[in-house]
Amino acid sequence: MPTTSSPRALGVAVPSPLRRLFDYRPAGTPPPGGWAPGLRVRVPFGRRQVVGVVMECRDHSELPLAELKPVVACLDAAPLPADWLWLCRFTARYYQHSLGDTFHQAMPTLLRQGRALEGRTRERWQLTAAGRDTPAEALARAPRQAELLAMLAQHPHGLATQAILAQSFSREQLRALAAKGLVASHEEPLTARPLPDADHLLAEPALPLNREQAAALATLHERLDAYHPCLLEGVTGSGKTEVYLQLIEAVVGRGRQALVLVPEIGLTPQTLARFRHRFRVPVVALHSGLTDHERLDAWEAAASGRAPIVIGTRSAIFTPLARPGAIIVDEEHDGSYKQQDGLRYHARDLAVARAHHHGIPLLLGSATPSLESLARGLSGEWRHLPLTRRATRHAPARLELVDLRGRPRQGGLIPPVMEAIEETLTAGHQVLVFVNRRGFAPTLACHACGWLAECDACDARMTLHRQPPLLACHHCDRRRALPEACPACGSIDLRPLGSGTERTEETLAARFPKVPVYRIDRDSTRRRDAFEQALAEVRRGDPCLLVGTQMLAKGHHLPHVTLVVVVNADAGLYASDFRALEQSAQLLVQVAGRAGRAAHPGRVLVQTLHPEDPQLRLLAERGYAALAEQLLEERRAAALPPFRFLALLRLESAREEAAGELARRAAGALRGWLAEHALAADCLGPVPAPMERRQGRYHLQLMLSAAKRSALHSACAWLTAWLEATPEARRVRWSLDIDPQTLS
DNA sequence: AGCACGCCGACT
DNA sequence: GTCGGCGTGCTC
Repeated sequence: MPTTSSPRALGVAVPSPLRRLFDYRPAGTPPPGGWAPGLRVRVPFGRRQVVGVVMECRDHSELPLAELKPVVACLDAAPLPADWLWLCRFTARYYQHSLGDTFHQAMPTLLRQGRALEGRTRERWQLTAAGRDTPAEALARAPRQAELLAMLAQHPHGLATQAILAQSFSREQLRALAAKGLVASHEEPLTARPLPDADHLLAEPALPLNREQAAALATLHERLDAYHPCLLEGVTGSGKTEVYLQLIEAVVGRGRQALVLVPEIGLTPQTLARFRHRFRVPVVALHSGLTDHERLDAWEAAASGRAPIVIGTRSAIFTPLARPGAIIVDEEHDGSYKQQDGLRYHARDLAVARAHHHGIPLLLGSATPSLESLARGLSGEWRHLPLTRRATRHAPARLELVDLRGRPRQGGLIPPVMEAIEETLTAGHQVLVFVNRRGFAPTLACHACGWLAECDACDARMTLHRQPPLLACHHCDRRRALPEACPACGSIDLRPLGSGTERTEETLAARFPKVPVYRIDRDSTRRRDAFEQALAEVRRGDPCLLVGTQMLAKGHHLPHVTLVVVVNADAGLYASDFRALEQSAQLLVQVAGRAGRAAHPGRVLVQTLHPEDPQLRLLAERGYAALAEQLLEERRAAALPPFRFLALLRLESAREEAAGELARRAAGALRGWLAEHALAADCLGPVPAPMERRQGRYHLQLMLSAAKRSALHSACAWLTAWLEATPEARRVRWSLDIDPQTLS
């Protein structure tokens, strides 16, 4: 592709699902370095203007040059960061997504709105002369303002607004001091301040490592300048984070940057505090609470190299880095790394690609590694670094299987389990009860005729809620008032079927009236800080009961919990999805990891209707690693990932026949093409999706599989091209999911 | 995806 | 008589 300094046509990636570039005529003031790939441009597109990215500078176009629309404006003085451009192109190609759309999603909001990246400034606050002469005691009626004044007095060069807000002062307090003439601010350019040298990086000393941690770190140190993928498999409490911290120390000490990915639920103030307290350098966190401005600042700080440490959830993988030094993915098995709509990328897999591209270490940590990562660890493709010892004295709690069959249940709990709860509370400890369903009960049933409350729009039961009382579908937004009588037979004998978090909470509150019961699920924690507040109460250590869903299972340190109860282990274990068992086992182990982290060993009671199930017993008796090894063998025999690669074409339409007809034609066309090109890839289906009707629409899918990624990629590329060229496909909504996490 | 154009039903 | 329902077509 010829790149001239004054090209006659620009190939631009525009934010649209169309998988091609659009050509424009260069116009307006060209940037200082001339037209080049990677520059953002504002261009007319249809009847509106959009922000696109120049990809090609050419002298020719498929269209007559005179018909090209001119660029409205170039928005950048220099191309966007090269590593970011590379990652977006890789992502678009790998996931068969439109490049323009990929750029759009990977960019901070302000950049996609066309905001300039250059010439940004930061507000710095200092005491005025009056402020220096004012003793903090003079502000006796405004204690926080007094503290803020005292803090600023400690920093003669001033503090940036962000640093002040990070100390949990508010803009109002700043404004109040400014109004009194005690402080003033000025704008300063964003330039890097020199980082402390390697000997003065740490604000607090590193913790001593045990033998396994030290061995893991030594392995990482062997190759800090090359692609070096390592799987750190460590049980809860074995000190994975300390290994991360010391790897970061080495990376930052060499003047490089570290990017840390954490699961959605893991980016808590405690996690951040652990990183911030350790280092004397800025730790930039990318979380959902940032304003658009803060997000752009963080992006720019990472891209310029001012931020040595960047921590964020899934989308943080798209943070540009000036001097990449290592990528760390914590809890690498976590499902939240996979985006489940639109551009369905997996941040962990992109981290692998990115570390490879940069030639830097990649550290994936988990107590329960995904089978994908485990297979690479066991085969020697990746270094496998086990941490088997808990930093605390006792061994991890064992899972005890409890037979549910033929026993009366109260709120889902059987008498012996209830007694164990009582004993634990009496001993002054805390109990965690894990229920995998929100609401009061999974559904409402008529005992006279067997009617079940079903959703009109989905092939699903409606969940019974009590606070407020209604029937809600968890797959769409439909809600219904509770019927007084059975809509089918008129009987008034309607009863809740099964137990959800609300019912278990109610039962436990009635049974243990003197002990507080905290319910933690999406319904109870909708208020921003309700979750953190409940956790703070729990950390004080008084006896209490915690009832919750997955939200509770992951990451939170609950040192006073010594009994964990899993109300029903079966729901996940017997789902049809081929990953169901892997994911349930990971969840059970995570839940069990909550028990007994303090001075007391923990117990984990797992209620099940299948206590003899060989795989459940394997997990309980020999642990995750043993089960995972067996599951890997099953996957190999069944030709499933990680031994084969999958892609899923999902089709949905309000009219069943439209989606079905298109799916059959697509399958036929694809099979023909595969045969013609002797390509070793299979096409299965079309089959109805596990829940065929959802939100009133019909869902079908085609499954593609291949032993080689290249074959799968070719098949997917051909299929998307076919769909884009087929007029009937425009009336059906379709999307391609590469490496699907679930088949639903 | 947006955003238009275009042709049929229930409202002022 | 119009406001607006969403089917169909296009975006350099």
